[in-house]
Amino acid sequence: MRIYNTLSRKKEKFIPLEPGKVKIYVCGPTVYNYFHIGNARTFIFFDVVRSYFTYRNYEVTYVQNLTDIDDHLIEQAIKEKTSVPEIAEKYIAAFFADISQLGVKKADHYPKATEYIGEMLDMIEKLAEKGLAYEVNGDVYFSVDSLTSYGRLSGKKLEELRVGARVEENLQKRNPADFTLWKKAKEGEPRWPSPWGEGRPGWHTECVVMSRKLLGETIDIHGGAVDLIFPHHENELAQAEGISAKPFVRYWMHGGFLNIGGEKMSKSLDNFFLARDVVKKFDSEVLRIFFLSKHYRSQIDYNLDLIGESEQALHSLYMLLKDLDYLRIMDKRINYTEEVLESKNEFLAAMDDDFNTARSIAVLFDITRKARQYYNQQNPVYEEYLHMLVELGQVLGLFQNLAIKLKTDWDSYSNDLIALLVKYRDKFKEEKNWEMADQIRNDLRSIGIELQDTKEGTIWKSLK
RNA sequence: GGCGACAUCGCCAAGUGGUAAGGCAAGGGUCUGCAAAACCCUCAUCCCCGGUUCGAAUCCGGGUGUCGCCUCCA
Repeated sequence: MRIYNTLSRKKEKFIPLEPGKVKIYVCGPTVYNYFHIGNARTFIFFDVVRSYFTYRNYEVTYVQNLTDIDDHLIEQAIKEKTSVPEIAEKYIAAFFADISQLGVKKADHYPKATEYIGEMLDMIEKLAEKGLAYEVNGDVYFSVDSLTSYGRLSGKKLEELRVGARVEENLQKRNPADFTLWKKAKEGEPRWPSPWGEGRPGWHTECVVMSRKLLGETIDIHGGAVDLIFPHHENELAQAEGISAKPFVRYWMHGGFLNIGGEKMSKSLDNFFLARDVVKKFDSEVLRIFFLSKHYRSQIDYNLDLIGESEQALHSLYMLLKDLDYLRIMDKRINYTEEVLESKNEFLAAMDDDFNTARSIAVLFDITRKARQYYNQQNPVYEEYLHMLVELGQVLGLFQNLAIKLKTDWDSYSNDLIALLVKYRDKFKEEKNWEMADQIRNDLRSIGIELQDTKEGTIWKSLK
C-alpha cells in the first residue's frame, strides 16, 4: 500500500508501526453546531480508510475526538441561553445521529477534551519546563521560535508567517505565530484550575494528549481535511515533538474540500448545507458514490445535478442485484475463479494506491457489466461476479442492509393497490357498468378482501 | 505579498513516459400495441507555446485560467 504523506509531499509505502496493526486518529467535530456536508465528506472518507484496512486484515484502532470546550461552544451557549455542557451534549447526540444516517460506522473511541484536562495540564507543564512554553497574565503560549522544525508540515517559514497579511495582533505573544496552550477564563466562562490560574485548554493540545493516551506515542495515521494542516496539525506536531523524541505520526493524510459554487464550503462563509438536511434528500450511499467518485485529495463541487448522476449510477448497481436475483444466491458459498479474482485484484490495486476510490468504483462497474454478460449467456460465473460486487462494494460502505433493500415490500403496496381497484370500480359505477363493478367486488372477496360501500365512501376489510 | 494544488469527451472523473478506465448525458439498436424500464452498440488525443525523448496527457521551462493555505474552519 502506498499513502500520500502530507509531511513528505509524496506517496510513501505504508509500513505500520506494529505489523498487522493500524492506529488511526481523525480530528472530529467541535460540537457547537450540526456538521455540514463538507465535514461529512471527510468522515465518510476515513470510514472507507478504516474499512479498507480491516478488509486487508489489519487490526485497526480508530479514534475520533470530540472537542467539547472552546470559544465556539461558549458563544453558542450564550446564543441558545444554556450552558456549555448542555450545548456539548446536544450536539454530540446530533453528531452520532447524523453519522449514523450517513452510514458511517462508529470509531473505537470518542475521547472528549473535557475528560483530559489533567493530562493536558501535565503536557503544558512539561513544555514549559523544556522552555517551549511561557505564561503571560494567566495565558500560556507555545513558543514557535524554540522549535527549529516548526512549519515543516505545512511548509511555512516563520518569517513569512510574521509578515503575512493576516496574522492576528496580540502584543502578549513573543511571536505572533505563537499559539495558545492555556487560555485564562473570563467572567462566567467554564474553567478548570491550573498552575497559571483558572482557565481552559487551547484547541491544539487535546489531540496530542488523547492520541498519545489512546493510541501511544507514535500513531500510524493522523487525518483530517486540508484546512487542518495549518495551524492545527502543525501545532500538534510542534507539541508532540517538544515532548517526545519519538515520531508523533507516521502518515499525515488530508482530504480535499467540498466546494460550493467553486468556493470552499465553510461555516464562516455561511455557504454550507447541513449533512442532516442533505441526507434527507439523497440516500447516504448516493452521497458515498458522489464523494468517492473523485480522489479524496481533490476538491469536489457540491452540485445537485452531479449528485443526481451518482443517484443514477448507484441505481444501476442495485438494478443489477435485483434483476439477477442476488437474494436467491446470497447465502450460497462461492469459490472465486481466477477470472473473478482478477477484478478483485484491480480493486485492491486501486485502493492500495493512496485509496484511489474513483478507480475502485470503476472496477465495480466493470464487474457489473461482466455479471450481466455472463447472466445473459446463462453462465453461472455471474453468481461469482455478483458476490464480488457486493463484497467489494461493502468495503466502500455500499450495499448496507442489502437483504432489506432488495426485498420487495409488498405490504407497502397493498393499501394503494386496493385503493386503485376501488377507484376503477367507482368509475364503472359511474358508467352504470354494474357487471364490471360487481366483478371487482366479487374477485376481491374471493381473495379475502371485502368491500363495503358506506356514506363516506368505500372501505375494505380483510376476511383473513 | 509568500506558499501550494489543479486544468483530460457535453458534464463528472481515473490515468504520472509506451500509445486515453469508469459514471451521467447523447445517438443507434433489441424488447413493447405505444411507451417506460432494462439490455446491446457507438462516442475524446488530454488549456496554450516551447523543450527533453525513439516515444509525453504524463518530464522540464514559459504563459493563461481556476482553487486553496497563510485567521476559527473537515
